[in-house]
Amino acid sequence: MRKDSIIIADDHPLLLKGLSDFLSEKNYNLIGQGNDGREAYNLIAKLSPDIAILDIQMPYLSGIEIAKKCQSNHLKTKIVLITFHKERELYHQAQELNIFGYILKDFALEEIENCIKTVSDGKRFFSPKIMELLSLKPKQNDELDHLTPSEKKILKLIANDKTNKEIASLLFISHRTVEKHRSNIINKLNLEQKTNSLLIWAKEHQNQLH
Amino acid sequence: MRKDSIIIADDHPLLLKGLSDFLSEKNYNLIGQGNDGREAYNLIAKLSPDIAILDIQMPYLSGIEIAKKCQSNHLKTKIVLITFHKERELYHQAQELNIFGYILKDFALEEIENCIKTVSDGKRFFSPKIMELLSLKPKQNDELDHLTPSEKKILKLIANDKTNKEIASLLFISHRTVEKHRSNIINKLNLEQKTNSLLIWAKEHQNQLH
DNA sequence: AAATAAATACGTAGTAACACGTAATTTTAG
DNA sequence: CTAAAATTACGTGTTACTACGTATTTATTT
Repeated sequence: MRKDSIIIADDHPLLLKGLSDFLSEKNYNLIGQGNDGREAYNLIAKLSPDIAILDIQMPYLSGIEIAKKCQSNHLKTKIVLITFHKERELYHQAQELNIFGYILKDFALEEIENCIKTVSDGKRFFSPKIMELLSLKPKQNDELDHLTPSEKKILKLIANDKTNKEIASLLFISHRTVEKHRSNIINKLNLEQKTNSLLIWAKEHQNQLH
Repeated sequence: MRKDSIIIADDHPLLLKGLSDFLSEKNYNLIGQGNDGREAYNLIAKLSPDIAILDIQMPYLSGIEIAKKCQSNHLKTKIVLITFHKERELYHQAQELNIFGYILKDFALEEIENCIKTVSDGKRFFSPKIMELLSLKPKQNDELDHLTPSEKKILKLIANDKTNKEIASLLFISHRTVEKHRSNIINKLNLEQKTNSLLIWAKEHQNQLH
């Protein structure tokens, strides 16, 4: 049984060692490892492995940026990302990029084997655990989905400390229009009528405003 | 040379494996490992190792909670925490608890050896990297120290989404007084004159308002 | 006891945000 | 092509926050 060639990269030495040792012990065909995004991409370009297991956050290049670069350069390496938080965005990006799965920090080692096996077969791997978490959260984002593109854009700018007038000149519209948008957003989000409730909401949900 | 006995615990299998393999290879006296806080504490109680290297965030018991429990039960095991973010709080807690050092996720493996060696000698280990980060930030907190107790209290309430009038009735003072305090705070913090700059500042520095 | 700092409070005035309504224009979708 | 949705814009009025000055009453400190 010929095993797929694999490279790995992570900027956390301990994690890299854990993964490296694990793959070696299990006799995977580990052909390279890197400590940051740049090294990882170079390894992929040079060795064109079947699978690259990459940390999502690395210096110079993130795992996602590497995935994008691979795609635009028509590299067929299948990307598996390691992440410490369950990020729903990944699931969506996975469809567009060559991201075939992701490994959560608290995965059992067997699950990692499952992941590699599935990806090796050319299928995408998203564990039940992740799917569960992905289907739990959308309740909050429902509200966000009701917003129109303009409203979302304005919400983002509010979260970035912009005043109405600043937003207005950034978007080349009247500041009165921005006010109207704010008003509509407040209605759609069902915010309590209180001063600055929108700013507060925007600040607290900034991370969900991708 | 007799090496100190060590136990380790982490709920991230990969990291646990990395650390475990590393210590074994380097011939440290690794006598046990656990997958969560409860297991970790039981190991400490049963084996009373010289050193326990613990993840800071684990199910059931956090690394810090374990340190506290050890202290109240007069267990002399020296605690080293593994953390993914540089947390300044740790440095202060280390003084009170039996926390002898901490390992950052992006530590090189040599630095981990340094840490264990230092702790083994009964000294506390805080790497230059950490001290640097700890000494860089207080500049911001300097400003906070200029604030009077009342001003800090009000700042906290602002960060908790309270309006002037709400703050006023909470503190049994006039809302005009609150306004004056706000004004003074803005001056002391040198905030740019922009709508809601104080609220924005309070939101962004909420964590520093202990 | 005197000086200093902090907390309290108000006057006046300007700006930003919010509420609610109306309405024209443009885009999108069926 | 037509209906619906989204974007644009304004009128009018209210409330909250901000700026700056003044001033009295409490602590705190020397």
